[in-house]
Amino acid sequence: MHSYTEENYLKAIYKLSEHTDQEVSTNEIAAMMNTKAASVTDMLRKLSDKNLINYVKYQGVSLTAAGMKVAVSIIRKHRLWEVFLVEKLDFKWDEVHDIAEELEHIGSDELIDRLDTFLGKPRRDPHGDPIPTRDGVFGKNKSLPLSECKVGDEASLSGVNDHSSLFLQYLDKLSMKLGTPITVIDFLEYDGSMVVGIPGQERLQISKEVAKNLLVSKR
Amino acid sequence: MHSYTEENYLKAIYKLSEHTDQEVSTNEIAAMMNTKAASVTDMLRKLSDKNLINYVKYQGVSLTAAGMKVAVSIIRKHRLWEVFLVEKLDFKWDEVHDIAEELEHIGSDELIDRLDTFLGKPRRDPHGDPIPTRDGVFGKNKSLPLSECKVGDEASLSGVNDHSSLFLQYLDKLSMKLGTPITVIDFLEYDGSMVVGIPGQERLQISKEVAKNLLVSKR
DNA sequence: TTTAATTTTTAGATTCATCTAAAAATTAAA
DNA sequence: TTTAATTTTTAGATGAATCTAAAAATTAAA
Ligand SMILES: [Mn+2]
Ligand SMILES: [Mn+2]
Ligand SMILES: [Mn+2]
Ligand SMILES: [Mn+2]
Repeated sequence: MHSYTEENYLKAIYKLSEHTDQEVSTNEIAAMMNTKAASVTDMLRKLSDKNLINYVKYQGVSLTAAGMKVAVSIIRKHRLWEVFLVEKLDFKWDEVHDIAEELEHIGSDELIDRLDTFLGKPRRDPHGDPIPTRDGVFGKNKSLPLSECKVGDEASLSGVNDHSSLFLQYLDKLSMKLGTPITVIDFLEYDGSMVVGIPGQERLQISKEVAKNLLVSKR
Repeated sequence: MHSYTEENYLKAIYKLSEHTDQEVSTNEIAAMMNTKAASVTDMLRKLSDKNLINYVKYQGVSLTAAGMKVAVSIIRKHRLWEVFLVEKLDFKWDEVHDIAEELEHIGSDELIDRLDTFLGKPRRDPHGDPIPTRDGVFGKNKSLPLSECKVGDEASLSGVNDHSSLFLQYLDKLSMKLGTPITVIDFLEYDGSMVVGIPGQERLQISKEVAKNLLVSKR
């Protein structure tokens, strides 16, 4: 089996390569894992020996099929546990990530299958991220950052790019949650900020920074 | 915090001293943890330095108040997770121990409090073992081994001493589960075996070995 | 296209949990 | 109460996972 640590490295490499076709660099991994480049290099050799990553010295890494399978299974577990924590134990969406970081390493496949069934085979986690099936298939996600919407667009909140407590609590304060309808009322060329309307609220001023972290699906 | 390994040692020491007032020996711990006496000695020094155990070289160990608190909290978590697995995920009582061995090390207190509430604050786990409260208080357990019952006694199954899959599946085969009424019909002086009656079943022959592992409450 | 800055890897230590083999202490037997 | 058996501890190693500091390779700048 793979150690807790190996699993975390594979997950980090997955996340770093999720939206690019580029190889992942040692420093990127070190930054994401809060560790030193030298430690990363050590682990890369180990993961390479186990055929979980494609690694050429100085050229960065990518996941092999086997490594991808492990990473996706960790993400599946993480997100299913997050659903459990929110839906069954009434945690708030900003409280579950750290606990899921631990739970995602619990081993039994049978456990995850039963948890999946118990939760009604959810397809999204509390942050709108897709939950892969047992075979590693992700549902298609046709969402885009709010920052890419035009004036007049009607959309609804479908996910977030920033999973930090700080950001999620800020959204709570604005009464924005998954599914909230959003209308783009104005766009300020100067600083890239937006004015948006959401039901039962004054119109909101949203900074470019925030708009990039809000994922929406157009209606 | 305490490592996974430290927690397992504390739990082992707890279980070994649960029913005696004696100090626990190095060899006993080594046997329970499937490790070597030398490794145990190393860990005992470490736990002693952290004031989790009272340790005098060659004289055995006992838990300090702090060590007791940790051990009981691990046991609380283990048993609550077992209830979750059986009650919510429909695992059988012989399938949950190993998974709970992993889950018991998940850190968050908030998680356990909420799990406890979600499960309806159960006072017994699927094997009839008491679940301590958050403050470490165990419910009184007035059960005794079936082997100590006399002919004519009426009791009901309230727990087991052997938690192995093999034993629990054997009980399934006999249709014996927690709460099953048991009447002692006969006792064979020769080998200590018993003949008992349970509802809707032929009378059963129970070896002394088995009778010692069945805990009952008299009615 | 040299030189400089950055990134990545190696070298060498450290901490944790484990092991085997040997020494020391305790307990049981003669 | 000596001697023998058993238990426990120490000594010394090993394999993860981590670190710092220094060397090597790559990339960017002059
Ligand atoms: Mn998360
Ligand atoms: Mn999530
Ligand atoms: Mn158990
Ligand atoms: Mn149990």
